[in-house]
Amino acid sequence: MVEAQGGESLLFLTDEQLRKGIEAMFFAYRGFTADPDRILEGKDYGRAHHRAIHFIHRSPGTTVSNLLSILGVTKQSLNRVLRTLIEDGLVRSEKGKVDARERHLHLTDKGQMLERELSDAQRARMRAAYRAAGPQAVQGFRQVLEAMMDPEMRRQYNRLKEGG
Amino acid sequence: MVEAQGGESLLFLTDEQLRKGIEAMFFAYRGFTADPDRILEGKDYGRAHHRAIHFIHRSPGTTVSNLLSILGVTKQSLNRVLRTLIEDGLVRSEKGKVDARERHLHLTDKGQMLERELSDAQRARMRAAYRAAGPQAVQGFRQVLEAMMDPEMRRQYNRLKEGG
DNA sequence: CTTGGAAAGTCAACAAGGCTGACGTAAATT
DNA sequence: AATTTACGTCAGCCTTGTTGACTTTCCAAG
Repeated sequence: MVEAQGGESLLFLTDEQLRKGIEAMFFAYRGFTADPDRILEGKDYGRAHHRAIHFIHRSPGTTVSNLLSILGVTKQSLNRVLRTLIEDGLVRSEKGKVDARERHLHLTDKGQMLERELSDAQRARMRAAYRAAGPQAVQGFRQVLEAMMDPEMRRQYNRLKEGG
Repeated sequence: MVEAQGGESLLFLTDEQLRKGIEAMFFAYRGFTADPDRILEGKDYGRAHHRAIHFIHRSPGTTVSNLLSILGVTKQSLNRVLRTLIEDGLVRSEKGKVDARERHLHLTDKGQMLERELSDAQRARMRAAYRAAGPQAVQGFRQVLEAMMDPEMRRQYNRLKEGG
């Protein structure tokens, strides 16, 4: 637990405090991905598939290039993942009506089911953490994370927030 | 920014709130690793080397198996990384005096220099985020992250905290 | 003193998921 | 008509994870 500190305004930026934050991020991210990883192992999918599924769910009808900019990978990398998801019938890709070069991505019912399974697990952990820490802590958590993002990523994050 | 919400105690566990937290983790982790990744690219090292260097610096004289349990990878995976660091003269490995099967790991001066460069960059980002969010937020940040860890990882994390 | 097992290291093979570069096609834009 | 954009794909490479098999070293218990 994080103890209340005397003289916080002077002490909270010590190297030791910063290092603890760095290590907290490292260990917490492991927990953050642990449940989906467990679900996906044996299903022939990995973290990359999870990310694609998450953001397609989040922004149904999104285009490939939009997804590319959110995920920050190359189109070859994304394509490999997307292809298997489409072949397996989890994702539907349809030509744009206004611009036929674009492909609009949706989860199929089967895709929705997997998304549900994954996000249920991930939300359960997040819910437990939120509950343990309390509303005040949650607000601080989000503030620090937002401040830690690259500006471009913060833009993406906020665009998703509004849409959601 | 996270706005103050009315009725927080009821609303902070909505699926939408949880999803925002999930996405915040995703985007923030990218920022978290961005600076070290940039420094390491072209140096022939990667994130795995960074992690090894970080925890050897943090716990000088730690053994290989201790490092394995912290990093959560196989010994073959760690060994590949460790070998190059030792060959390149960043890490020193010495037989244990009490138990000669163990190898105790230390950073060399050269290793310290790289560690400094990496952690300076990472701390700078963390410092900026902390500064932007304020001491109250930092406490919440750490509370939520700790609650998100697997119990085993939380144990590791707290062992490091005490030692540091 | 011998033996069992732990700690460490190594070899080989493989997979996921990043990357670059090159190329092709269809559609939109200029 | 020419160029640009969005997407897909082939080929090859790298890092970092995995399993399995095996050896060496060494402590400790029988």
